[in-house]
Amino acid sequence: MTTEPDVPAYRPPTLTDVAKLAGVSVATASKAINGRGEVRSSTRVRVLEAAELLSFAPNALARGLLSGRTGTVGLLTSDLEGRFSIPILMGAEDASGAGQVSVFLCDARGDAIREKHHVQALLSRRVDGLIVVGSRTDPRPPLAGTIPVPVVYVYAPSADPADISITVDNVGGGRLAIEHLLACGRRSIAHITGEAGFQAARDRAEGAAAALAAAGLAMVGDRPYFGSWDESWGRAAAHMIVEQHPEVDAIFCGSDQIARGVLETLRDFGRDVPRSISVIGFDNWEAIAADSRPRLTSIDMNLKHLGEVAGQRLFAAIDGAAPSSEEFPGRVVMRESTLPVG
Amino acid sequence: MTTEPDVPAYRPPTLTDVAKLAGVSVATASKAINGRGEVRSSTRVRVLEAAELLSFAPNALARGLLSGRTGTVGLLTSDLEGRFSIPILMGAEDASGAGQVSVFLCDARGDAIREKHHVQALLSRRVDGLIVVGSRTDPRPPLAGTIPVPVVYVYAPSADPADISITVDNVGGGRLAIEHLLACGRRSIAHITGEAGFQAARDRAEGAAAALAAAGLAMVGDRPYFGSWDESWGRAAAHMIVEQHPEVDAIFCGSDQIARGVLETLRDFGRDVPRSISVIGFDNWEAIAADSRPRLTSIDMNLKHLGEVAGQRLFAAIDGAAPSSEEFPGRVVMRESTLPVG
DNA sequence: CTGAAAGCGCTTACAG
DNA sequence: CTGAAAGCGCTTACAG
Repeated sequence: MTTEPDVPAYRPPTLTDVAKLAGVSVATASKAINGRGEVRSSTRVRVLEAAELLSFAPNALARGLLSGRTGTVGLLTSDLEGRFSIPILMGAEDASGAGQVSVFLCDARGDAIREKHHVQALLSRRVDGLIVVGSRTDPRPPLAGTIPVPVVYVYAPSADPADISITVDNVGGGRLAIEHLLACGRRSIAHITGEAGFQAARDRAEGAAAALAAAGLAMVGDRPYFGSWDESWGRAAAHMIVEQHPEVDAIFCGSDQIARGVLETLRDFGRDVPRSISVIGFDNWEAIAADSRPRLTSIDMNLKHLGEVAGQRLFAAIDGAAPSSEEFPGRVVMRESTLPVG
Repeated sequence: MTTEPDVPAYRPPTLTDVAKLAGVSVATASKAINGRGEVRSSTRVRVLEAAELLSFAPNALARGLLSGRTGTVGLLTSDLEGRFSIPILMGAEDASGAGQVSVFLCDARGDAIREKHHVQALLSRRVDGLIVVGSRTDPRPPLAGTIPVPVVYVYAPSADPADISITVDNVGGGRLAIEHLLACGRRSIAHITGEAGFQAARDRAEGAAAALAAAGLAMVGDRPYFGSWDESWGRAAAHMIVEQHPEVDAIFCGSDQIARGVLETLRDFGRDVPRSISVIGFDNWEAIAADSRPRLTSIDMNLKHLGEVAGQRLFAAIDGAAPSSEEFPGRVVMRESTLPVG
């Protein structure tokens, strides 16, 4: 640890500095810089030049103190590792547009105490609003305490229906997947998915069952195969299904990782994908789906769009719009693991 | 669009409100709340109760304006999608400790213009410092313009050696991988990796070559197999190597995705991993490495730790510490794809 | 068109 | 131990 000489601390230039250099009052300098009020154009130019020369950047804290608006929002996520938050977060950032708004990122790590701390800190910083990103689709308790600014919940809805929640239609997603397989001419369809404790798993299974029923078909094995979201379960369940129900000609998987496991087992069994059997995943996770053999068709939940909408809703709410929730459908991204039967 | 009645805007309670309720001056209220100066304890209690009652949260903008310190830092990343930024970002957040510091997140999307905009905005908000996270290890140009606050570059070092850069030792990582394979008794080792245009690919290959040379061994094929970072390249290159150099008994892969492709091809060829041939990946990307068949041994670059160190360095620099860079070694995470020869 | 003054919410010497 | 006053950097009526 070296002892530093006492360097005079750097002081960013202030409006006063600019005004002095331009030979006007701070009031006039302020008006010139903000393009407000009647300022003679020659004066304006002089002020602008002075500002440029000093690399003047108006102090946003001072502005915020005056206006009551800071142009900042807080983004509360419960799992940064989880890949769901990231696209949502990008979308929300995009929605904030051309640098008008800055985003505070806070990761609560799924801990309610930490979440409360973060909210407290953000409120102290006078954010104009809050976006809360969940990591699973189960409804979550609304933010504790009275929050004096608008809040938008994304992916995981708030348990309070009066709150603004922007979510994914998982029932619709399950339906979409089955309809695609049906459109490919498949009739004996199984469903392997994650833990039944997840709303997402239950919703997708419900949509799948409904679509199958609408076509007058039963699910292979007569029920979804609930397990876990990973490859091992995909492998194990596929093994079981292929042995017990060799007539199976399509498998809808609740995640792309499950689908990777399924693909591997089908390969072991010598079942040709997509000719003998079609496989469709869920999430459209590039790293998992885009380079498998064959490349994986999957349901994409448009998470980035979800984030954008959440951002837009938040800004609207800040400007006084009435709260309203919305649920978005996914879409099929076709690759080579599904194919219309010739 | 409904026209809202003009509700009186919510006004957060101020120190003045607290002081009034407690029957003291704002000065005294301030001291009581900050535990500063001599305040009679009965007075302090009265003020604290009033603050509690009003849910008073001190306005951080006003404080920042006074002190010149905002307790905020800007986090500039160039690829949020890229999974490298995320652990680093978590580490940096952790380093900011118990809610003293809030982090502005900005994604420049690899665009220099956007980066400049973000820096400008952050400077306007008077951040105390900046962390710049790159997505590849190639040195990057330092932030444009004069930045009046400390800056720490993470993962991608600044091209200016006078800047603070916290990076990963990829040469060492390559060495580590080879040394592990040697320790497992392997002698015919090949290296399949990503694009030669990446510094990371070149560094890892250099470390691998050096470790092999130190053991008096040559690389199988006499050179690294540069290609791309994905599974397809892993499959193709492994195919080539196994056919041309059947004596190969280990493959060091420049990424876990390459390793997954390699694993698949070895399976096709009926080569037993790890008994007949060992495979080691790079990145230790859970989703890719943790559930393959067999599960993949990999080099972990401790990215989260990198982020923590970056945060600590930044706070130190803000407090006047001299700038200094640091490079961190990775570590082997053993799973089942490598095994000591019996 | 220009500028002096008040004030946003807070903290910090300085009197009392 | 307590409080009046000044001031952080800015904007906004209000005079001139």
